[in-house]
Amino acid sequence: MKVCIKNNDIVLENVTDFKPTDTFDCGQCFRFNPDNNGGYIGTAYGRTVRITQDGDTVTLHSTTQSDFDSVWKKFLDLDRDYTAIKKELTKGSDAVMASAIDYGKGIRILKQDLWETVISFIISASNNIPRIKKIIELLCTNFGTPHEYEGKTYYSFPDAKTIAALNPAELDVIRAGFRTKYIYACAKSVASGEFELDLLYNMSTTDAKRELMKLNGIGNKVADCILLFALNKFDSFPIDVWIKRIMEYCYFENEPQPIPVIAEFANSKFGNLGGIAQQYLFYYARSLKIGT
DNA sequence: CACCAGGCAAGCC
DNA sequence: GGCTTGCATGGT
Repeated sequence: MKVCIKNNDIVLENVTDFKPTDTFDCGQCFRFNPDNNGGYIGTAYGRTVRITQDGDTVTLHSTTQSDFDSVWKKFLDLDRDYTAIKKELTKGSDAVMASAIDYGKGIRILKQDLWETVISFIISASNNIPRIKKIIELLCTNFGTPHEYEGKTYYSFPDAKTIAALNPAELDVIRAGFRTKYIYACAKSVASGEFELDLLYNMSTTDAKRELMKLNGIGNKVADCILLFALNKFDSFPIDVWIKRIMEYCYFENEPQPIPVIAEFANSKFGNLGGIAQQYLFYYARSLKIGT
């Protein structure tokens, strides 16, 4: 991959294994959306960027070398060799995985902000993706910090102190239902320093998961999503209704299985690439509407 | 009307 | 320990 600066854009040449649609619409993030010109635009780490693609050239519009180096390069996981990962996942002639990878060949696992990911996946519990996105946008437009980008106003994801300082009833505007109390308690805990999110970066997957699950509203599945999408612990394999269905459909002759059985099967089959395998499968399962 | 959505916590036994 | 139930809201 070659990085060039052209006017206010960062242009990446010879980019492989990346398509904005696959990466931003595969269900891992909630704040990137298609613009009206075939690109995607979204906000992360308090900054907004518009991303377009032409063949193997990817352009990050109206940004800086500094933001690319400090934010977007890591966020987009551009240093990782996904060609090698795909090869590893399909060895042993797994036809299902081959189809899933072919369908979602442009997926990269983003490295998202930890605090934002914690709250986003607390919101995700027993919810659907359009409404998760709606609730998160309400959270940001109501309590985030505005900035201008290409002539429009965008909002950062509000930090823990901002949410903790609210009167609890003020959070009702986001319409998160029973999840609101978890969001508020989590913000209080993080803002006070009682729960130190930064410590998770230096923990093993198991330890980080145990810590995360001390927070109300974070159970097994939500913890796995946070481990995968913010900490990039690729040995975690989140199992939601879609993954459960496609795993049963593809590997268990469509017979219902307990989640621990699926988890152990995935661990033995995909090992420390489970999280990436999971995301290919999730995106593929939703495209097929398996079980619905 | 019922049922579901990238589940979880609390209450049972 | 494992199993069941209530939970807010919005869409079909």
